[in-house]
Amino acid sequence: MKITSRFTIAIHSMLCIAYYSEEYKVTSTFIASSVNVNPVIIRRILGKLKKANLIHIKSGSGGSTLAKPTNSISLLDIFHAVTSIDEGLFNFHTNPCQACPIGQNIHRVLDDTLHEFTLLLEQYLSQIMLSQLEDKLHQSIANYT
Amino acid sequence: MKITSRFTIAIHSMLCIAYYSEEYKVTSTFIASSVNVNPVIIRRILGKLKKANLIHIKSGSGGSTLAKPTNSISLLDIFHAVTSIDEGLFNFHTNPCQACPIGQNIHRVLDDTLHEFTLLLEQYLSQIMLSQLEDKLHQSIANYT
DNA sequence: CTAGATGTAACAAGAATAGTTACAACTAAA
DNA sequence: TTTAGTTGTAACTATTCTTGTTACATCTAG
Repeated sequence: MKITSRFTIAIHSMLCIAYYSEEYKVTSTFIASSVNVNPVIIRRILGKLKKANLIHIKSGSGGSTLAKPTNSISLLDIFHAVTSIDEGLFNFHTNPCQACPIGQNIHRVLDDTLHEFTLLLEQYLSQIMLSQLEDKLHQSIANYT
Repeated sequence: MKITSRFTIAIHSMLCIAYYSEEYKVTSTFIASSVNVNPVIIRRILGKLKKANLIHIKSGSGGSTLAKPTNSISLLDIFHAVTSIDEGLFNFHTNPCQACPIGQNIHRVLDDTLHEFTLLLEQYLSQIMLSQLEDKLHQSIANYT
């Protein structure tokens, strides 16, 4: 059980755009060299971020910009943009035996708890704004260079 | 990103053992028919639960029993028994570019937040005891049969 | 017109999950 | 002591997801 690196790459990409896009044209190749992966990986992720209305991409001439200020983009927005947990976070065994009292009731026993768990995780991510990471980035740059 | 069904199957299995093991011999085949999967799947999961000291298994003659009272077994215990998040919950892109201020600092920016996320997840699961699910199970059986 | 981008398709390799059959080893009971 | 029923595990398959690659049609600013 691993959360795809698309998530951290997406955050990295958003920070790149936030940091550079006023001065430079931030292309997929540019981000790719900062993240250090193939540009196509970045394009696929940027495509998802665009679909989620988090960034604008200039087609043809190239370059991405943020669609909103960083204090109104949460990690949950980014998470949802690049991962799909539509049908729930948990793989649940299908067809438990209905003749057994446990098989019959396992969903009633677990569904609430697992759903609450999912909500908690989403709530945490929704409270962290890109602007906070931006601040940390500026601090780190100031302290470690 | 899905959490393996081993987790819900493990919970189901633990509830089976809790519910039946005083009266009956709870074998992998028995649990398998309640969960409705191949007995080998169950044996593999029971093996992990045993390694985590959550159950005892009688080899040869067969049958499993809980190693502790249900109010001292948490969902986190079960979760850790059947999934491995040893090297972190997140796949992080390796080798970000050190020449770029963002690539250079991305770990300083993200590590704390992602670690806190993991802790939150573990904390939630650690607070839910098998006994609570047992209670829910008894309630469900009383109400829906 | 063209150089440099984007958006995608197509493909491949690798890992994890989920499932199966088969079988050696163990143990309780007939 | 044999035997029936279990456990533990190996070996294999299929499927899905992730990550990565090359290739190329399409777009656009200069």
